[in-house]
Amino acid sequence: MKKKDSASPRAEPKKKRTRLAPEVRRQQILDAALVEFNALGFTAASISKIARRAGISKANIYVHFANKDDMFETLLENLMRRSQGNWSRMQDVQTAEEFVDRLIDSAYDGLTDDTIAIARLLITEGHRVPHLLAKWSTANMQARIDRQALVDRLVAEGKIQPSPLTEHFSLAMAPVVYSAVTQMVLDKEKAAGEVQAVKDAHRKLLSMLLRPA
Amino acid sequence: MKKKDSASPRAEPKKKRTRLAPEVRRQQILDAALVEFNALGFTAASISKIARRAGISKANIYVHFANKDDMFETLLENLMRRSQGNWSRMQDVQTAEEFVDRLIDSAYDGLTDDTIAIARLLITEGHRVPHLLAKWSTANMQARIDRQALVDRLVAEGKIQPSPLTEHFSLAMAPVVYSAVTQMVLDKEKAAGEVQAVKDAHRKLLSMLLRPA
Amino acid sequence: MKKKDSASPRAEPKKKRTRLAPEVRRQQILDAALVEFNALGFTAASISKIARRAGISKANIYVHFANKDDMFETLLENLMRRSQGNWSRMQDVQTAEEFVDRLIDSAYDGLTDDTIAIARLLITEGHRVPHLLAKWSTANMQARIDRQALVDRLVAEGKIQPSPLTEHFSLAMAPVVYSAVTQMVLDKEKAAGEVQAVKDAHRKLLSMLLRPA
Amino acid sequence: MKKKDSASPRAEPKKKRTRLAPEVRRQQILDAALVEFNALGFTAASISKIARRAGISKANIYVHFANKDDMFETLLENLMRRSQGNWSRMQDVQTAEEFVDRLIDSAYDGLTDDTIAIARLLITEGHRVPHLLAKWSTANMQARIDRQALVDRLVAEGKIQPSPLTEHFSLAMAPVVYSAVTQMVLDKEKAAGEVQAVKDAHRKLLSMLLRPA
DNA sequence: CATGAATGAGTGTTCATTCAT
DNA sequence: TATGAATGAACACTCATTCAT
Repeated sequence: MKKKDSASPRAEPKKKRTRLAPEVRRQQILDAALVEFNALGFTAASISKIARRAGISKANIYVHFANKDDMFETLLENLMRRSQGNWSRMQDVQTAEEFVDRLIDSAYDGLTDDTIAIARLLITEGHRVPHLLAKWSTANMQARIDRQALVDRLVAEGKIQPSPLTEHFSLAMAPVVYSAVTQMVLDKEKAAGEVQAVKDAHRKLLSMLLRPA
Repeated sequence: MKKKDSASPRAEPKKKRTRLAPEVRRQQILDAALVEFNALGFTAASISKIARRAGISKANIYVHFANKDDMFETLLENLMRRSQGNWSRMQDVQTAEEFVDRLIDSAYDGLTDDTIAIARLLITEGHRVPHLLAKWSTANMQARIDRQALVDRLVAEGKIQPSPLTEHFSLAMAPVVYSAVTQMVLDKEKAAGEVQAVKDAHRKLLSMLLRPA
Repeated sequence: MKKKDSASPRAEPKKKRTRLAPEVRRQQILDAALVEFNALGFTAASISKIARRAGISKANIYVHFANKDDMFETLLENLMRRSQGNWSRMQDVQTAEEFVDRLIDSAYDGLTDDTIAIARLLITEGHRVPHLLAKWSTANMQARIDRQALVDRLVAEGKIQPSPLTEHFSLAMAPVVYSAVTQMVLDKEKAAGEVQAVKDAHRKLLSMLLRPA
Repeated sequence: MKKKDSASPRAEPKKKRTRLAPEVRRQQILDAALVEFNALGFTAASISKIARRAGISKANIYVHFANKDDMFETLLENLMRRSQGNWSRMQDVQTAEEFVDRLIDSAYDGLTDDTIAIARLLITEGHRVPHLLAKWSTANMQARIDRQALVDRLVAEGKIQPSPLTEHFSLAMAPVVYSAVTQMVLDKEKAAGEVQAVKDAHRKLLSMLLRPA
């Protein structure tokens, strides 16, 4: 016979109600939401727990978001905005070595918990927000195109060696996806080891393949 | 939000109750369950809908499975059993060309809907069945070890060319994972195209890298 | 994730189906039913468990009884028939002492587990079978009248002493009811002690009150 | 088997939702619960019906109680608190006559519907809340000890006559239990008559037995 | 802006009962 | 007679959401 908080009325010291600027509250809620959605998925995550984690009342959530879907969508949108890769800084690389180093570093640095969280949510709950999925898909496609263009230019300039890899360069990024999935499935410790190993081998391989003869 | 047409009394032909052998019914239920679990995840999938999809009553589900968890576990276990990769047939390859062809073909052929389904479920709901996740993890680990052993032998025999790739061969399989994720996230048509492209490039790249000098 | 028997099909060695005379099966079922009803009450008792206890299938119960209510009613009726007090044997008592001894002995001997079971079921579930309750009530009333007639006769014959007790003799039986309730509420051990004490005091009191001056 | 007239759309005035102080609602619910539990027992009583009787939604019950068990326990606890006998006022009796009158009056006045309800629930469902049963048992035991002490004192003071009854005084209270059971089993009218008769005879008997010679 | 009380719709699960064999 | 498969109706309970304050 366990009692819910609501049943035993004197559970906690009854935080005073504090009034915050909307944007602040919104972000607090979204932070809490990310944790819950990520741990349990959209359906299993509950508004109650998100509210409790954010330190506010359930009803207050509906002051800031229209409903659960809205909250989820906003969350995903924000996350996507925040973690957009930054290819502009790679435009001025001079050597294959430099290219590989920057590529590897920025790609694996991009595998933050947040990014993994988005990816996971998109795999898990993507069907729920098809327009976001589409948007993400488009963004990825564009990134791929930009990357390919850069690679093509570097090949043309003779700075990197042409190969099947340079022809369909997304192949060269597959190990990053592999690492992401590893982080989704394995526990943190095991994942970290495997990712490090893949990263090192990945760098070596690219160095070898891209260095001009 | 569709409504069932309970208002029009002759909506469905009121199927007479049909009695089937337990194994048959069980499989019907599991088939329906796969669809639902895969589309919505464990929590959001509902027994009601699974039952309706299987064409039986909700209660009948509980004649064949102890509960939702039992059903899910059984499903995953069956799927895992069914889609175990078959590496034994690769032991007798004679040339790099042959090795690459068999590898690529068997790997990409392995990306059936069922396999994608398992992978997706394990990413999404793995935490729910840690022992199955562990089992899967172990199986994958073993497959990797077997693969690596085979590669090492072929390198030793001079049949394939050593490189960073042959040292950490799971890197060579990353594009398969990439393809799997693509199939999870993109709609079938787009996915098929991308996967085909990756597969071709993948084959070319491996051929180039593994062919002995 | 516990499994029900039905889910793990090879739980028990699969007793052969044996065909028994209807009356035998009926009694087996009723015996099982008494245990279950008594332990859990009508609603909480389940046909499944009764069937399992009787060593037959659920469906077979419906061969012998129309439904749960029928079973319950039959059970209660049988029990009531079996445990009807026997006042005829007291008609020929000659002394107050003898009367008291026979009365006390037969009354407390009547507090068998079965009788307690009936009483409990009638208190608990009497509303479910008002006609049985009425019947029981009537039977008790008659017993009371018989008893009172006997007492009046013995008083008239000068064999026992008149008093407020002999005027409304059911008062003299109240301690038996008290003992019955004790057995319903306390655990067996404690109950036994208390009942014994009450019984002894009861006997002493009646001896004192009924012995002619 | 009555049907709700869901067909005629204006069956009930569709009460607007009313918001009450928690203690008030809790009590409303407990009142409704008492009726249902008492009429049907714990298991057969349904949350739906309790809610309907209390005029609120099923879900609202769970705002005020953790679950059915919690509700039942709270109910029983409250009832027990409310109906604790009051023996202190009997300490200063001066004569046997006064003692008997106060005893009989307070004992039979104590047989309120509430008390009968508790007693019934404890007999029926006591096993479900062993700690409450124990508490009740202890309280009763203590009351018995207090009573016996009082009686012993009055005997020592020569105010009441010693007898087998004064030695084990709970025997003297047996008719009260008998009356309680009568009220549990018979319908209100019949019960009232029988209880009154028992009460009168009980008073007469005690007067006779306890009056000093 | 903030909340606690309230609720409709839904969940997984159980059960007495029926049907086909 | 006997049973295992099947089901409709109910149950306790949860949840996203709304309303009154």
